[in-house]
Amino acid sequence: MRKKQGNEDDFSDIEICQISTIHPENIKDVKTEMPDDEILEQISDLFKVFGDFTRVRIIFALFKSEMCVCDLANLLGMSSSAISHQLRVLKQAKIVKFRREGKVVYYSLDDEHVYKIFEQGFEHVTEIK
Amino acid sequence: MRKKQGNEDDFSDIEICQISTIHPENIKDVKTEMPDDEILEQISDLFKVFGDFTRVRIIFALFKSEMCVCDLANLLGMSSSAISHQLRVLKQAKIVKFRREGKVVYYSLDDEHVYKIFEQGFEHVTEIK
DNA sequence: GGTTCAATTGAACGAATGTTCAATTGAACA
DNA sequence: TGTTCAATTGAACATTCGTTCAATTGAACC
Repeated sequence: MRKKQGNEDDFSDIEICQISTIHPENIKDVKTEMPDDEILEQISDLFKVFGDFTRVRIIFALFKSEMCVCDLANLLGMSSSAISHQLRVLKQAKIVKFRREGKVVYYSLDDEHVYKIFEQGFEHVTEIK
Repeated sequence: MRKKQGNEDDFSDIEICQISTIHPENIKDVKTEMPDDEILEQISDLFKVFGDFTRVRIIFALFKSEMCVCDLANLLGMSSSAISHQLRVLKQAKIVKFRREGKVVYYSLDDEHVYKIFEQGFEHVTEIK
């Protein structure tokens, strides 16, 4: 849950602009068309999960095949503790699922949208502008 | 640019797993199929930009129409300074473009992928699982 | 029951991040 | 040139975040 900052929902002492708004009717229109804050917060939380180099590498690895913590640690050159912490973040966001086989835990992707999101992200950064 | 942490590229003193790897051949395969770290870093940097409540609200507002800093500040109930700082982040990431008209600066979206990415993000968080 | 070892967990630490506040820039207009 | 005001900028501050380290869990095997 996002923490409220300052006094949002109480515009009284925030200096925004000297005239109250420049295009009041447009603001009103846009406001009614925007998704609820709850949805917008869930979306930013989702992208926050994708906004880390280690987690992005884990996700790209899991696009190729399911992997255990130990193999991911070796692949990325990091401690299994660090990997495990990040897998917990991905698990909580419902991005990955896991299955246990003896002492080894295998992780794999658990969402159809992830691939499409990263496909567009990949195109954005590789496209020549 | 991402800052190197600890000694990556020097696995010698990192305890990863007791046996060097569990599935060495699979790791090798995945490694050769992964995009370069540079690309993966650019992708995580892109999603980092999307991983903030304020910036997500700005982007959704700009899906509806171009807006000036003052109107965005009013719409979101924040100071124009805070909005301006976030617009700079979006500008640097080539997500928004702007045009000046007298004293007023209008911002609008500047990337075809953004809509598709947010469309998938929206579906992910609104879908009943 | 004891050992092994992959995986998890919690505390601690340093780095990165978003907003506030105050000062400044820049365009329009008298 | 001086004023107005939307927008920008930089420093400061609190919060968030990712890794490390040490300790613990849990399944397999003797």
